[in-house]
Amino acid sequence: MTETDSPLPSPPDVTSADAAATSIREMILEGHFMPGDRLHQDHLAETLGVSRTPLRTALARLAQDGLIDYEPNRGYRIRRFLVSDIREAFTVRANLEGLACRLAAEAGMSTGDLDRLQALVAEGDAILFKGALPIDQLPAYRRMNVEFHETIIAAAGNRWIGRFVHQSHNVPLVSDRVILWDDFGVIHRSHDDHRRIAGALADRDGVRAQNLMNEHVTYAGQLLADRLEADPSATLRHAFHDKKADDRTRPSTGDPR
Amino acid sequence: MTETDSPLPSPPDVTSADAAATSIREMILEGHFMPGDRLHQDHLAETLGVSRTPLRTALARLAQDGLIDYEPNRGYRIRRFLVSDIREAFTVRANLEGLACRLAAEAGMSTGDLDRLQALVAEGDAILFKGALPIDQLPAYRRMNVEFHETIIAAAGNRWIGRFVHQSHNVPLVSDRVILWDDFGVIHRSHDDHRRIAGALADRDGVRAQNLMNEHVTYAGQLLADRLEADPSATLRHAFHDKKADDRTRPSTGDPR
DNA sequence: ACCCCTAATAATGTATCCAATCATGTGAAT
DNA sequence: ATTCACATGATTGGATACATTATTAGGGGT
Repeated sequence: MTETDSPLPSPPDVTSADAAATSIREMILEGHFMPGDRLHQDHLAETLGVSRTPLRTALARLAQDGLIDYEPNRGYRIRRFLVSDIREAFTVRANLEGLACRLAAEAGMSTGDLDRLQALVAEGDAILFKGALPIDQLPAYRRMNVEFHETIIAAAGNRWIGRFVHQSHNVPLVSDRVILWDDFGVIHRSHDDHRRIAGALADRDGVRAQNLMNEHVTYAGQLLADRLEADPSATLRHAFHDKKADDRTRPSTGDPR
Repeated sequence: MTETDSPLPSPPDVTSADAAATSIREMILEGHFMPGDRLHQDHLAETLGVSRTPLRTALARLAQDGLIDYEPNRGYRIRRFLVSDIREAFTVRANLEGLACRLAAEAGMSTGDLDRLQALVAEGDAILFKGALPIDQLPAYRRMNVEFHETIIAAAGNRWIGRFVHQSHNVPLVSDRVILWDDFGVIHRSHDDHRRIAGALADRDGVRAQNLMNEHVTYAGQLLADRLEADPSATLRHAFHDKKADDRTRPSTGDPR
């Protein structure tokens, strides 16, 4: 079986349209725009220092990603996300990642991948050892979390799952890079899910791994959505969200993985 | 609850880039290109009667859809689909459509939608009444099938499911418009699935509807993939696939080039 | 004969220009 | 006063021209 060296690779921005796309994407996730805002092509092109042609392809890509809306002859607008969008995205993500677990378990993961999962669990253990998640350890924890999920998805051997999960990440806050860090109980339980999932995968117990992952993602989504509805600003304060990971490049659009 | 008048609407080709995209998409699904073929921009633009600018946006869209591959400075190529791609797409489709059933059942479908499903089942009954699927009834049967699935997906109230299922349809032959019509036993059973699914949805039995739909789609995919592996040409002959209307002539096996 | 380097060629990426469409604002008629 | 019509300005869509990158053909050297 083939080893998954880098779970979800993303190519560098070789063309200027790519660069524009990533720039705009980061701008949006950074909250630089308000929902409903129009994206002036002339203005944006001048800001990014490119012509309108590559800009337009970049906008088209973002629209396909679902990050912005497009209407012919009316241009592009920042999409307005509702809490229901977040719930729905998490529902699908939970199902797909659960499916990934079952497929990976049934296929039998390589010892390399299994070791990797165990190492990631150990990483989490080390971080959470003191019964808390120190704020300065958040990046490390987040990276561990991302890699855990991506490893399983890659091991599932079904390109569509990775593709769709990736797309669902384009909804703000719906990402395994987002971590609500103010409730240690939740985090501890979440990490325990990881441990059990890794164990189920090692045992090739597909159904158990699937159920665990489904609940794992579903609960995270429910928690986030409930909090958003209760108090959006407080939730955003406690959600650790970096638009540009320290080491990881941003998954670009249009790449066959 | 709101009525779903047109389950999954697809906007008309208002811009010429849209027209180019649909044209090329149909060309590809029609088998007009061979896997790995390069898509010359100048040539295609002239063929379609448009400039390279809208053509390029169309190609970018198709690449995002996964129908063609793209490499910077090297252009677009027809993607090479393997039987495994078809299997994988069906796996995900089965899971997502099963999820759609569960969600629709739990939310409770409107009486309008339920009536519609019943009407569609009755349509199928009428077509299959004589214990066979007459070749001239294929278009009607196919339309019924498409509408059945789309109605449920729309009723699930989760835009991501529809979106992803739609994308998975971009794999050649992975579409509810494709029907293997030479085995009446399979068709009869498939239609019986529809009946039971409609019943489960009416009973708000989410799990049952989910399981039925999952198996319904999974089996279709397995049958198709197994046949393709056994004898591709024979399978294609028995797979009824129309890209748009019922006015197709022949998909010219010996394509010009 | 083979390989590598170089130059010509072709195809893609980008910029600019023109056309078509939509939004806005003014004015007259009811 | 309100509404409809029309004209004007702004913005997007499409076509063309230019720049840059890959591919390929050819020649010289080993």
